Amino acid sequence: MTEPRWLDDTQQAAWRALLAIVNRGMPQLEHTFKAHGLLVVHYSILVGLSASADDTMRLSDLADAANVSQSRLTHRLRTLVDRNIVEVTADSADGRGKNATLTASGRELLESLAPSHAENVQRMLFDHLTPTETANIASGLSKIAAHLCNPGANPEAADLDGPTIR
Amino acid sequence: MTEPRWLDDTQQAAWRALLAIVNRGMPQLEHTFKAHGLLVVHYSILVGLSASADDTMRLSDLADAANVSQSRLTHRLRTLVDRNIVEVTADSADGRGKNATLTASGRELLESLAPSHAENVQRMLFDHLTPTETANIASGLSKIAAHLCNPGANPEAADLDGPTIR
DNA sequence: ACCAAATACTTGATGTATCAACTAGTTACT
DNA sequence: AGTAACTAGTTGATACATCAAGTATTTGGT
Repeated sequence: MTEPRWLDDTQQAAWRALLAIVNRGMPQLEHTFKAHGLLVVHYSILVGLSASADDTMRLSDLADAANVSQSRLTHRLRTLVDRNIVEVTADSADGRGKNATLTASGRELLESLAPSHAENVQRMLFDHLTPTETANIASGLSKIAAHLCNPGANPEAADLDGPTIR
Repeated sequence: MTEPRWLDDTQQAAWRALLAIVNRGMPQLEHTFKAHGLLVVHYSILVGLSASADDTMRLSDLADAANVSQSRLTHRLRTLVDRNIVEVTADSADGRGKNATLTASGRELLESLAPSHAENVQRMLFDHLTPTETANIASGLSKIAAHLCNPGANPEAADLDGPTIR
């Protein structure tokens, strides 16, 4: 058993701050969407679709873009389809696959929500940072995110946790 | 209606990375605790208590330290009390208040989980950063977190969202 | 051509978070 | 002293996330 790799003071500060942001900040962002009966996840889905060429994406790609599981996507997509915000159609090439498309009213909705969401993110995050600090955070967090979105990029360190002890 | 404050490219990078970390990284951390029938929230509660003078804290303070609502604390505390990890006693000074105390076996549990949790956080976050990057992130995120934990510190900008439009 | 394994997505059961409503105790005003 | 407003914590209904198991289709090996 090797010595634990404890967090030093700086790491602790970063980690604790991240926890605060996750647990306090993120829920605040829901507010913009709740007024429309939606969640941030829904918005992420719409953003994912709108970023795609013709507002259309394979469901599995969409799940990946929105950082959610396929199952979660299916569940959350229900609302969007019911309200004619998104359309889902079978993929002609691959009988298993489905494609989600942003409808016209879906795009309208997205565009109507975007300003207030952007404002919230600005107030929550960037209003407290200098441009340099923002750039530093962007580059650091991006490195971390890259590894999370790209498991296996790192040759060593397959998954978290060592051997499970019960 | 003033022009929306859109995120510039750097801000977008930071924000997207943060979303990836929240949605992909955080859930991975649950793994360490799930093996013991616990959640990260439980761990945060234990950490909060253990950081206090005599392993004891007022519930409302504990909720604040763990970045959770009182209600959520009550719910999650149930498990911890049932398993004799935490004790809750009425406060003698203020009849409304209660105090949570880490039991001996609670401390043991905490100490047994800590190394693997630290390792996970290291692998997820800091293994991909230089010490300088870590320091930058720590200072930036801390500023953000400070405002989240201290609403009202900022004279302007009371709460998120402007007037609600339905 | 066949069949096992893999992919794409869905379903439903279970646990967790959230919110509003509630009880109970305390403070502060008059 | 009496009472309104506030604080501390709990409860239970509802909605959401997660997970394992399911269906359907496709790929790939022989």
